[in-house]
Amino acid sequence: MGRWEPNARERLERAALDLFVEHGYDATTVAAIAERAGLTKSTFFRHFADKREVLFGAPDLLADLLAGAIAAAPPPAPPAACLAAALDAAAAASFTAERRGLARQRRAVVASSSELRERELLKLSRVAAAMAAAFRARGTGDTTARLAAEIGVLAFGLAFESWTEEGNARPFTDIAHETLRDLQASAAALGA
Amino acid sequence: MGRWEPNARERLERAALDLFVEHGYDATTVAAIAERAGLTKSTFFRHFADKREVLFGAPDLLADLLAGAIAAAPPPAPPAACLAAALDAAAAASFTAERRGLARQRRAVVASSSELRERELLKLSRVAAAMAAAFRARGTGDTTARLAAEIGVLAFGLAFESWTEEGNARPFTDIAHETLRDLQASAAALGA
Amino acid sequence: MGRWEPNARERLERAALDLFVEHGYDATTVAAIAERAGLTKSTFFRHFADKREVLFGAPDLLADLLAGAIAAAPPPAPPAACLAAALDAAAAASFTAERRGLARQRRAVVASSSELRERELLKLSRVAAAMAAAFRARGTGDTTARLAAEIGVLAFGLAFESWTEEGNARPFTDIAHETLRDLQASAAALGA
Amino acid sequence: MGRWEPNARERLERAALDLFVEHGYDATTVAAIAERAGLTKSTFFRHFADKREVLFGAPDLLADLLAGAIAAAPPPAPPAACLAAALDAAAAASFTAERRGLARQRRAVVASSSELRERELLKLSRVAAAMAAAFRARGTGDTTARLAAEIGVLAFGLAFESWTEEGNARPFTDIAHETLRDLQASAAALGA
DNA sequence: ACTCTCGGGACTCCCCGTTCTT
DNA sequence: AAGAACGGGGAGTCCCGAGAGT
Repeated sequence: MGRWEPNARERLERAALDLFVEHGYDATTVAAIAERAGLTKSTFFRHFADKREVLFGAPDLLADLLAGAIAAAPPPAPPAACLAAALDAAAAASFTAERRGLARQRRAVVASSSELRERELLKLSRVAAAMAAAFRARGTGDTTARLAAEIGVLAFGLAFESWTEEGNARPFTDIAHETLRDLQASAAALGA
Repeated sequence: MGRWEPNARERLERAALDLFVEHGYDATTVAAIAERAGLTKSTFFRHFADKREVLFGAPDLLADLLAGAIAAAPPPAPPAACLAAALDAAAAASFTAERRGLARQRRAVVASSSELRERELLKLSRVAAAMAAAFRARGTGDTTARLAAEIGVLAFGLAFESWTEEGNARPFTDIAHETLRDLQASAAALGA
Repeated sequence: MGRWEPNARERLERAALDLFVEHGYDATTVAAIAERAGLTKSTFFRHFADKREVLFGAPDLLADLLAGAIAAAPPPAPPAACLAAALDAAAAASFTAERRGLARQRRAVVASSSELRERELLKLSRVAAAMAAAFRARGTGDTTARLAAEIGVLAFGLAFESWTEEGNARPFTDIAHETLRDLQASAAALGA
Repeated sequence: MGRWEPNARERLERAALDLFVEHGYDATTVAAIAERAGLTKSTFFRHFADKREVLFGAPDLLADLLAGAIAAAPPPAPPAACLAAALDAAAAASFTAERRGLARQRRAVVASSSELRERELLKLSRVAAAMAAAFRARGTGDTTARLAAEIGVLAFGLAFESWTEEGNARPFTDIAHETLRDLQASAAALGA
């Protein structure tokens, strides 16, 4: 293809994460990210709609993955079983042991800035919407679909939190299943 | 006090909402809002941390209200009952019939811009955190506390949605209670 | 000719005018024009030096037309007669009844943006320069040549204005001749 | 008033003209102008709407000056006499001998770029509009008013051209009056 | 002829400061 | 508490150009 190094997008993602970890999110300018990647500001914005987006490539894939697993679950499976299957699918694709280090870095950066927290919540709300739609497509009632999606996102969030905890070595699947069981038990007992 | 009109904050909020409705959020500059309110840009930023914040005075109050009601519920009340009390408190304070018009406008504006959706989600996540903390203070287990808080926010969101639906005249309390009952039933049946 | 639709240039011109009328000149991006024409931004810039140029194909032809008519006028004709002949030539070639609608749209767009006004004035100044050169080639003195050219452009501008006026149905030639006569009379009486 | 050097605007104008002369208009970036003036790009754009505008402070004043002189001419004065008075006013205010050097530089820069020519023509068209309005306010008929304004601008342009010609030492007033007389003579003889 | 990707500058706007004043 | 006037600086959008490929 041409006179440029390939993989501009990945280079930008790496450069950004590195700089955010080194100097903090706010203190890092887009120009600096681009420069470290050997590119220019314009190119950055051709690949990412805004500065935050460089950290959020994954959630879009995640939504497809989770929704796909829900759709693929055998018809009689109750919502909880669908969620378990969805979390397994996510674990297999994205939360492998090698990625734990990067995920930890990313999590720390996101936690450091409320601007980034906002974007994360938006992405998660889209994940929830995708899951709810997948549930509705199975014939689940609207309220149950939205609740199940919300619980799925919560389970995912809690599991991700402890998976990226310093010192934790358990695989994502284990943590996620346990979290989901706990949530289901709590859900059943809300009225008591 | 002196030579200025009082209520700068409220005037700015009104001016902003009006302009957002008229020309859209993106097309409205802070300078234009300040001008319509008879103030300057500097003054705008003395009252609101950023352009979006002018639409989000309410959620901060809401968090206190909901958390307070959960704390005030009689000790043996189960989470679901606490949530019902919290939603009643919110209804009485903020979701009266006169405010429905404004709420509708505000909702439409927020829905029109993902920048604003983000901020809304951040506010709601703080509401959820405050509610979870209130539950934990009552001795509720951590997982249950977070789940209950999440369900409370979901109930609130769904109820707000239908309360601001064009043509709906039911009071907020009624809608909220019904929504909450539905969610509780769904929650109990997730595994089946 | 290959795998592309022909007439890229005309398609771009139409798409541009349509979009400018619909959303305004500023709010229309080159990418949007190209997309509507089924082409890409690069292609747009191969056909037009800049975004404004897409509206200004005509004036270049106009300059040749007017200058040609001046050159072709019989030797003893005074400047005013040359101008009349020039305006007739223009009328026959470009200001026919079917084009009035497009001309009206185009005029409205140009009037809406000072960026476009600028470009129009530049084009007209080139028309004036071409006319002045044609006059000088006939032996007209420099000052008279420039003045006559300027008056020709003014006559053209005033006539175009009223030709594109809503509701006006007179043919361009009539309007132009009358305008020219008025200007000549005014010119003769400036000192009185 | 604060911690900054005063006269930001003038410093920017000088820096811009210097750099345009040294390196050319296109090769000079706004950042470079600002830097030479000891300011930033943002500040440049607070003072001038765009990069070109830094060269065009004068024409706005010129319009007021010329229109004012036309308005102030004694009622029975014919258009030609008004124009003469207007050119005298302009000469006294803006075209003094000390300014000839700067004017020459500015003219060379403007002539070097068609982007700048465009802006100049726009400014002149506003000058013409202001003069035409002043004529109409005296009761001059519309066609005569517009023609007289156009001739005024033409006289001004031709006079400015020769005033800034290398080696010319005649004062602006002399040149302008002579130019105006020539134009008037040509105008009277257009039909012959 | 048309596409893709990147470079790079112009320009807008947000947000944050300062100083002095009322 | 508010205003006026000035400035800094980064994010983000768009225009436009260049090189290489189809």
